[in-house]
Amino acid sequence: MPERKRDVSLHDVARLAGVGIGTASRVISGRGSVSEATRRKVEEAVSALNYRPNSLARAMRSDQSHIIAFMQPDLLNEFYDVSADVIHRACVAAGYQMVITSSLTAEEEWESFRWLADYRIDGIIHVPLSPTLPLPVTMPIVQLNRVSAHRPINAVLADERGGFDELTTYLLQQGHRDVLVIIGEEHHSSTQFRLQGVRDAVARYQDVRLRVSAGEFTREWGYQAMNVAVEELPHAVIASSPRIASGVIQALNEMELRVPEDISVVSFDDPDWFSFWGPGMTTLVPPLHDMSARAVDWLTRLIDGEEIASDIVHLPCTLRIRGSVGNR
Amino acid sequence: MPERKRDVSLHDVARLAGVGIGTASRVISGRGSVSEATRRKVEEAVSALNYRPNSLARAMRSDQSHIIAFMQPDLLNEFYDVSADVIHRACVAAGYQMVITSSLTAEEEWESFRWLADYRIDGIIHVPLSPTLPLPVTMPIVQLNRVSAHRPINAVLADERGGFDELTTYLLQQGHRDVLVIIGEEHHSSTQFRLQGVRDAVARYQDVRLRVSAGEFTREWGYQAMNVAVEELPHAVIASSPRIASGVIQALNEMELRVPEDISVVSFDDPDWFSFWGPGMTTLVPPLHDMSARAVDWLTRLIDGEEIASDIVHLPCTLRIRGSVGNR
DNA sequence: TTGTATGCGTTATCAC
DNA sequence: GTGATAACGCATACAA
Repeated sequence: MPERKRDVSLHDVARLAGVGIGTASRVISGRGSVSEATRRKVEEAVSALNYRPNSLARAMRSDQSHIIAFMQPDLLNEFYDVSADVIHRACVAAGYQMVITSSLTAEEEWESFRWLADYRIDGIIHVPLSPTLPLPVTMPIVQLNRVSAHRPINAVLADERGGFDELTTYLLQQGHRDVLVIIGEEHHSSTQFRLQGVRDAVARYQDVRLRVSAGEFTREWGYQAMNVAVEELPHAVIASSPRIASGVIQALNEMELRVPEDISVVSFDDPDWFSFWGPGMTTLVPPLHDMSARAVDWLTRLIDGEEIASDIVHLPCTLRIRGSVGNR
Repeated sequence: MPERKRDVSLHDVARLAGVGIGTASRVISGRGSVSEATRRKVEEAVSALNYRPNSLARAMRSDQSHIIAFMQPDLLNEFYDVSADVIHRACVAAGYQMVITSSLTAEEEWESFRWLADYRIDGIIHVPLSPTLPLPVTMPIVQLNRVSAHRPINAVLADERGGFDELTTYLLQQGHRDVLVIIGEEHHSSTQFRLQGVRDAVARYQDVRLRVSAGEFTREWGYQAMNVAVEELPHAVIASSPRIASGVIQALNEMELRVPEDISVVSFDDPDWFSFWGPGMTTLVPPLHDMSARAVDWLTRLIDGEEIASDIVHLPCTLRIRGSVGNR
């Protein structure tokens, strides 16, 4: 075992400055009062020794890590990139460091909670993977984009139900009466909301044929679902995620079906390529910026000890109309 | 100030189990030997009290955090998503937790190093933002995808020079003699490599016109550069990143120029949409998986104290041919 | 094998 | 204002 190289500690600083360790601590942490003369002496010692406080010791003593974790299920999903970016900026602005963690499975998700707690992380912004996972009560948590079954809970969501209602209504207004909606895992809270929104809209019209294909939020599933639906070509298809949309497009390409002449397509979220793919993708855009900013604000208040009632907040989506929907 | 709620500590476990604190520690950390009987007693106490070791105290004592940080410059850039994912999986497999951090500016990058060091993170996989930033010597670092000027250094890079040579050669073989290459920030090490590769290829042919537009790795820049180049339409354009490519495509769309009939386009990296955009994007694909896996392997060895000579490793890219290049 | 005591680097409490 | 001193929770050397 390699001998531990002792750090430069407060002890060393105090000794070089010729003061007590308590005084040195007061200068560095900024709490308590010290005379201007000693303050300068200590500060000189600090820079002479290149001293840096040990955050582990600090966090242990003060029970504050000044770290917020963004816990997300899938690093490969660009959907969360903008959330991560916004959260990061907001955290920095609020004086926190931000780290991202990921969990591929429910077990890993649980494991993540454990180790974040073990490191006394100040709080977590959490995109739940498993809807039924019990949540640790020892630290502040705000859920983002999806909400688990656990109650009480704090969560910031997009109003997907309202949004999908609007999106579907738009389709119906353009005269489409045979619509296929392709969704992902049914146990996700958001899947339920989206489907409900579609149904809300359909219920207001007569003679609408609605087909629902539930599977995964993957390109493969979009491709597959589109392929089986093609026998009776729907007027319009609602791809409930960009990945699903890409599968749909791939299928349509192969069958040489044209958008929007032969079939209309709409989606959810707004990756770059939606704007320059073919006719442009008409899509429902969740307010990722607002959601993320709000989550951080909420979480930092919680950390500061504010008494806030648990709540689930829904923020409105925006319908972005481009060229992928035709008229009938 | 809220009174601190004391954690369940080793002390409590030892007391309940009726053993010394040292013994309890030995059971939990797994080091040293204990009799089967006491081991069970301690383990019972652990689960009875729901005890969890405090990682801060542990890390402080043992100088090991079991955490690896992936430090990247831009959370919005999907390029790093797959690296993050691979690194994450590799870290978990190697018994580490992985966190992602980001720094928007050189100052923040420096700041990140500081606080990661202050928390005694075990090691860092680092995508440098500022090429000239001095690196901390107190912890193991392996750079990924880009390399800073600091020496000695450990870095895993794509062989972008060789790759762009191959990519350009392909273009030339198809008969293109007027090529425009659009690149990003010139001070990035990778920009230099890519440009060099293009020049290597061009040097082997006669009568090639080569235009270079250096700007940013953004969609806007791709759009802009394409717009100015259009006055003398090049045979082929090399967009050195997907974002630049998307700008190029946007410009081409607006001018109603067709790929590959009117102009050929190639790029670097391989986001999903490259495969289903128009004719499909012919592109040079860096070995992100191998690079990331290699970086983790390297870093964990470093952490384990293996004496490895500093080195810069270049891994070969793959040319993925689709439909965006025509014949002349 | 087991228990005690010491130290890791802080912050907080308390006399002075 | 200042300087000892006691925690924080754990690991380890050492004595038993």
